Order: sequence, then structure tokens, then C-alpha cells
Amino acid sequence: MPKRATIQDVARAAGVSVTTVSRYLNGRYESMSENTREKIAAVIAELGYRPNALAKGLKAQRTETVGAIVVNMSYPFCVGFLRAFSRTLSAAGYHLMVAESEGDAKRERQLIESFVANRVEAIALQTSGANNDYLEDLAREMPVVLVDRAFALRNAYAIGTNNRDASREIAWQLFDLGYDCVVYLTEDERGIPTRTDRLEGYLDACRVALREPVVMRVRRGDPASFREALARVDACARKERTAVYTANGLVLMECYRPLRALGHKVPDAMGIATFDQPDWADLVDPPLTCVRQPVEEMGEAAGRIITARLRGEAVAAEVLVVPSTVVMRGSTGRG
Amino acid sequence: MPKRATIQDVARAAGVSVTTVSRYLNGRYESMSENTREKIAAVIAELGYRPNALAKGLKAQRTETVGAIVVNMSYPFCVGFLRAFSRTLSAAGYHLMVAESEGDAKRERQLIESFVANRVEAIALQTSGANNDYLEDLAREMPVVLVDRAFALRNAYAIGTNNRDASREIAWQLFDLGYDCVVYLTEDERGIPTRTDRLEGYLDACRVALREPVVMRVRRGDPASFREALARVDACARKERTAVYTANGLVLMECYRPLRALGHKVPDAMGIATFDQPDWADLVDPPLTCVRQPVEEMGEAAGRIITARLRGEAVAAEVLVVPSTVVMRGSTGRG
DNA sequence: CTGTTAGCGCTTTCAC
DNA sequence: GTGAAAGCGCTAACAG
Repeated sequence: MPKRATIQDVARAAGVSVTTVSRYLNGRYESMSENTREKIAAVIAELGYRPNALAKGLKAQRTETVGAIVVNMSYPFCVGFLRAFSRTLSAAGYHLMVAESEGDAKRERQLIESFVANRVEAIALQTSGANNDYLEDLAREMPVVLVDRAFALRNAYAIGTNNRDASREIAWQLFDLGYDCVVYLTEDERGIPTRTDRLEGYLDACRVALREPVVMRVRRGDPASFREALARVDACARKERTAVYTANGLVLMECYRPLRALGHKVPDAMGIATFDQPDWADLVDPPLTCVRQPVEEMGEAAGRIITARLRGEAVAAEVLVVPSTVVMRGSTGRG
Repeated sequence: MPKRATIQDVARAAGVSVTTVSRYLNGRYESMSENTREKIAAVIAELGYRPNALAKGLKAQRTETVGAIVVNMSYPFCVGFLRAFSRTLSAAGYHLMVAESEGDAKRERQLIESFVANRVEAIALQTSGANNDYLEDLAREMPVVLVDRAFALRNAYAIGTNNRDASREIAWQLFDLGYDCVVYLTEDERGIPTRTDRLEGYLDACRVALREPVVMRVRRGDPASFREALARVDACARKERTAVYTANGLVLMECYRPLRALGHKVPDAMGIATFDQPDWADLVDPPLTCVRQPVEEMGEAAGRIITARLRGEAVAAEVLVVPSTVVMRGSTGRG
């Protein structure tokens, strides 16, 4: 591995001082003869010189890099968010460092610290909530944006959706469509506000509709937990018109097939609905009724807030709620 | 924004020299009294000190960061690859910087250069092929891994799958299953070896089966191009048993619905198959026959090669082919 | 066991 | 127009 040319090498080869080269690099051509400029340009091209961003960052105290921590880069929410976030930042000249917390609070903490050590200029994360104190401190030093799990922290920004309202809305519509029993499938919601809110929304709807809530907790990757939930759905569907409503797209993906295999006619005997709009929502037949989360908008908003702040603009800390929309489709007999 | 404590601050507050603090930071406790150690630990905790990775990297000429450039982070291939890659690197203590080229060669070049400027220690990318000369040079200075589009460059690694063989295999099976006409839908393959290979595989199969190839080129995002292709499929299907075979999952996703809307019975009158295994492959009815690309294995392999190289191990440049497998399912009447 | 010091590659006064 | 030199925060000889 040959070592890379430095500004020194360029200066030497061009017969000028590093100062002049530095000026050239930063586009301050006014203070430089046409001649030197061309000379430097030539040398740079010849040596394939690339300025060392580390040295520059060390001096300037700026890395032009921001960090993002998500639970799992392959989750649809994360994919959509990261992409929009990345595009926005990229357009503003920032680099993106990404990492996965796997939902583990300790790991999340380590990742944040190592991002800080790398002097990212801002952080966006889908936090577990366990590091909120630390994040609150951190938010005094750099822009911190909480995404999805929108905890309200001093000095930090939060971007989420109206989980409870949207969940209530879709659950209510299910009752309204004549499903007598709506079974709600969720992962353990402890400590995760999005899950709590969606559950609450469902419970709200049950209250208003004067129905008994049926909440089944499942664990993704644990078929037994799903079997139990499906058994419950089946039992209901044998007695009355039943709808299954899942707390997110991944849960539905994991049980969609067995759900259909129960044999109840969709949407008449059994309705299906989910929070999230999976990319396969209208490929299945009938297409899925779902809650569309504005994932891209969230990513863009996060990017906008961060770039604005890094540009030096004052942006008041706030909890931004980007509303979700209920999309009624054939899986619940309308749309 | 208060400015962060430096090693100097810690040294001063602990009443020792920066050297000692540096030693502490690097875990060389043997050369240090219990006392100093505790003192330093205390000061660090109190000041919330985090070493500056830039300064460290500048000195050590190591950033513990690697870069990845994909066409689009939301493409299933990229998602799967990035995730596996990220996990492998993360386990080895490396950070990941990601960027999207959007398939644009100029942008790709800029991204590579800016990664180089940031002194990433290695790069993995899904290249357009237009920067191969530059990449070949670069590969002399740092590990470069070409993913998906597996061009064979001197000193660089390439990881791909057996696109042609797998494509031939699935196309052949379609003929074998009794589909008289197999329509191949692809995006313009110019310069993109994966696409060329898959097309060649299809053509191979046609040759062997003594059938006339029917290749339709579509442009994602351009409904008109799809309408044309669908019309062709429809025309065939009215005459004989026809199968549609798409060059990747995104193409199929974009035409699956209208395809089904043609009304030909699947799989009897019309078979459906695709390269790639979309996550919805077995949610639709009948489940999809497809070619499963070992995306995760590719990501892991890329990560393994890079970590080995960065550990100083010699790894010969090579083109690694991780084989895909044909998965026969109901959409072609078997499985 | 601990400290002094010379850089790593770059930017930025301040001088000429 | 141009350059000398200090210093960003850290590591690693070398010296005690």
C-alpha cells in the first residue's frame, strides 16, 4: 500500500508553500497567480492527491458527517427513513454513518458514544428510550433527533406519527365495517411508545364501540406465540365476523400465510388490517387495508432539521408529528 | 455548544501527563499505579470525556471506518447486503459509512473520492462499471470489493452470483414444465453484467429448448413500457401456455398486479417466475417461483474479506461466486 | 511508573 | 501573491 500524497508533497512538487496549496484547495484563487494555480492543479492531478478529511476535520472541528442509529436496517421503517435521511443530508454535503442497535440499550449507548468519538456533527436515532438522560445531555452539544419513538427530551427533536389516533381510526373503521370481533396482534409493547400508543388506540376504539378488546401478544421468530394468536382468531371467526389487526407490517408478514390458511373467507368472514404499509400491500388478493406511515417525510424532516441547525440556524426543539393515513382496501371489504 | 474536553484537560485535572492518560485510554494499565488509574477514570467520568477519533485516526492513520456505496439503499439486494455487511464489520469494530450512487457513474466517482478523503480503510460497492480504472488503482491502496456487479479487476475482490447459470436453469425449468412461451422482462441491460448474464441465461435456455426468445424491455417508473410488455404477454397467453419471467424482483413487483389482472389462470394458463426472492414471494397466491440470491452471504463474505485484509492477512484478489438457487413454487405449478 | 516531545495533515493568522 | 509557523487532539519514541 503506497501511502497517499499530502499537502506537503503537493507543495514541494509545485514549488510553492503548503499555505498556497491550502488556499487553492479552498478555492481562494484571488490570492494566487494564474500560474501557480495551474501548476498546483497539475500536480494534484498527477499525484492523485486527495486532502485528508481527518486532518481538516481536526483543525476545523467539523467532520461533515452525521450518524444514524436504527434498530435494524432491514426493517421497512428503517429502510425508508434512512433513504430519505441520507438523500437529504447528501444533498447538503454530509456523509452518513449508520449502525444498528438491535434494540439493545447498552449497544445503543456504545454506538452513540462511538459516534461522538468520531465527532459526527449530529445524530438521528430510533432509541430504546433507555438512554434518554444521556441523549438529553448530548442534545446540548449537537443536534439530536429522535425518530419513530418520539420521546420528548429537552433540547432534542423528535419526529413520530400519530400512532394512537391512526390506530384508533383504523380499529374503529373495522368495527364500523361490521366486524364484531377485532383481534389485535402486537409485540410486547413495554417501554416502546409506538407500540403502546397503537395498542391504546385500539383500546380506545373498543371502548367507543363497546366491544371487548382481544389483544394477543406475539414474538417475531417464535412460531408458538403466533399459533396461539391464530387459534384465538380462528375461534372468534367461527362464531362471528372477525378482523385481524396487526401492530406492524412485520408481524402481519409473519402470520399472513397461516392466517389465510385458516380458510375463512376474506374479507367477508375475516378482515385483515395492519399498521404500516408493506410493499406487498396491494400484491396480495384482496389488497390490504393498512395505516400508511409517512416514513419518507420523517426522514426528510430529520435531515432538514439537522442541516438547518448545522447551518447555524436556530431551530426550536419540538416533537414533530407527521400524520399517518388509513388506507382502506379489499382485505376489509372496502376500497 | 460547550466544547468537548480534550486529553489535555483530563491530564491537567488528574494531575498527570497526557502520555499517562493516553496509556490509560489504550488499556496499558501495567505501566501505571492503581492510584493514577483510578484518578484518571474518575476525571474522565466527571468530564464526560470522549477521545477524539479524528486526532487518533490522523496520528494512527486508521479510522476504523469502511465505506459502502450502493445504487439505492431501499433495493432489496442492497438492504440485505448492507445489513450483513454492517453486522460483520460492526463485530470487528468497524464503522460503516453508506451512500447511494443512484446508478450514476459521476456521482459514484465523487462518492468514492470523498470516502477516500475521509480515509475509509476499505470500500465495498455496487459499481456501474464506469470507474473501473480508478477502482483498479484504488485497489492497490486499500481493499476494494465489487459486489453484485462482479467485474474482475486487478487487486480488487468481486462477489457475485452465478447469474447466467441460475437464469438458464429457471428458464429451462419453465420450458420443462410445459410453458410453450416464456416472456422475459428485463430493464435495459447495457453495461450491467448481472442483467446481461441473466438475459444470456434465458437465451441459452431458449436455444436448448428450441424456442423463440421473447425479450421485453421495460423501464421501472414508466407504465407505458410495462403496458407494452403486458400486451405481449397477453397475446402469447391467448395462444399457448405462457410464462412470465422477470429479471428482478422490482420489475415483477411493478407489474404483478396488472399481470394478474389479465385474467389468465395462474399457473395453468400463465406461469410467473422471477430472479430474486422478494419478501412477499410466498404471501401471494400461488407463491412465487424464483431465484434466491444469497444476499446475506455476499454481505458477510465482503465483510470477512475486508476485516481479514485490515487485520493484515493476505487475501488473494478473486471473483467469488456465491451460487443462487432456484425455488420452485406454485406460481409455475410446482413446489 | 511517569513525563517530554515530535509529529500525523491541514488551516490560519501574521509577515513580507 | 506568497510563506513561516503555531496548533487542532492524540500517540509513541525516548528519557528518566
